Amino acid sequence: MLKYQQIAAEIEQYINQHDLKQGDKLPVLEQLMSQYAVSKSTITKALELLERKGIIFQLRGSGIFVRRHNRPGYMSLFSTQGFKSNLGGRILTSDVLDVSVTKPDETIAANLGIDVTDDVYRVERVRYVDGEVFCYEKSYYVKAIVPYLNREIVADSIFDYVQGALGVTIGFSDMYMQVGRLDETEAQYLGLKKDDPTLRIETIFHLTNGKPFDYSRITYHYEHSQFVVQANGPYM
Amino acid sequence: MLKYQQIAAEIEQYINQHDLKQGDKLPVLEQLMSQYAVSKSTITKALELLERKGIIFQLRGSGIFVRRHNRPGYMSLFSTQGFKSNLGGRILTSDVLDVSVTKPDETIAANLGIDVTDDVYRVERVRYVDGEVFCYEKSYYVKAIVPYLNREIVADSIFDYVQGALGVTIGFSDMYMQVGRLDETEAQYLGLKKDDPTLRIETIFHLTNGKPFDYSRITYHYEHSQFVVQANGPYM
DNA sequence: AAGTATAATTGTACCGGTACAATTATACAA
DNA sequence: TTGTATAATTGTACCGGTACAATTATACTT
Repeated sequence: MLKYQQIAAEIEQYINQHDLKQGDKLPVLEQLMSQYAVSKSTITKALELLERKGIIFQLRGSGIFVRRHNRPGYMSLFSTQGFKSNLGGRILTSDVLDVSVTKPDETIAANLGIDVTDDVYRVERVRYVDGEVFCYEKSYYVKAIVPYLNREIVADSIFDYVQGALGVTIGFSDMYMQVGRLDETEAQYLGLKKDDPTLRIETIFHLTNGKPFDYSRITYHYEHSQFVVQANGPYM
Repeated sequence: MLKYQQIAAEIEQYINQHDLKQGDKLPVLEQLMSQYAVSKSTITKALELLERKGIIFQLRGSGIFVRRHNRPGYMSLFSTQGFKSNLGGRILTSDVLDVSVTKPDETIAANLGIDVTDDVYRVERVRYVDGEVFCYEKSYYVKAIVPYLNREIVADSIFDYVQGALGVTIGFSDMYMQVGRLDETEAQYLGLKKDDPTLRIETIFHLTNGKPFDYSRITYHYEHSQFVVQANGPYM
């Protein structure tokens, strides 16, 4: 692990352990420098990371302060990691409906930047948070990148597996969101009624080299899902 | 304007003018350095900014590449700026329903970190994109920070005014999203029916010093609004 | 008390450098 | 052709430094 990531993780941990609140002041840059025995630029990078994660904000001439939103139960939309990392203590489980190798239709192929003759893994799941239906998901993985999946892997975290066992690293993702009404199938899986409201999110996950490897469509249970986005900026 | 912001803006402009596509390669770091006659770290900062904005991605050993999502009509959720900056060519208009000074209720006061006896500006609008109803908005501004508003300002961009005339700079924002059903009032303003689906977003905008100055509740027309979020990471 | 100039504090912009890891290109062998 | 070692390319981590702008504290006035 890189120095600046390590330091960021430690500072984050410090904030959590001491239960610091919005506005609480952290040690000044110079102290952090000597405390972690690294140069200014390394500390700066660590802090910048925390700033992007919405954990601190910095004010020149004044100091480094804790930033914290105060609504538990809201899930962060930035978990490129999937949800697992994202729910403090709550338990995530899955019903695996399907894991199979197929050919993508044109839309899926286009989103994954592959050909309709290429193989993809199709994964279908219903996911639960603390036993409550959370979402219904259909995902497609490029088989050339993710050569093997099974029900055990899929029941747990696919992302952990992909990054761990396969040594593949996720780079960035594009998420497209819109609100609509449930169809029959979705309603059934979510335990709701047809035409009930829902949030649909399509996400294309890319590797660090820019190649898409996962296209997923998630339909959320509107009563059991709420999200938080902590934005910085204006950037310029 | 800072050097690295200026350079980032120019590179972004270059990408747009030459209509570069996903995966197109930009000049290498060293060339950018000499091209803009700045040090490596300045270019790096500019590129990092563009990376966060989802405009490029960098691959070590390989180069700097254009990143582009290919769905026009999706609005980015990161416009801390408000929407204005965010719609390429489309026209944003507003019906101003109310601009007045009042006292906040407890929820609003809590979200703004003020007392219920403090004054706030209350702004109520229906907003249109290219003539189509887009959202219904109720916003509350801390009067101590935004001492004056009128219908003209509110009909245009409040954020432009606040940052321009008032010289106040926006630091960061927390957005809370959830899906639900429209009530009578909302339905009327949006030209929909009661109980139709909707996305509701509450946002708390903070100044750079961490003080909240705007709390807004926006109810979106589910057929006329769709959003894109371009995420980077995993950060660590 | 209340304002006002002055100084100390503190993060940010920017420079220039070394070392290195990941990628890609090249040369060579099987 | 196909694979494999080797070299060149290229971005990232990290160091250490100077200058400066925004904030906050201090001392001084009125």
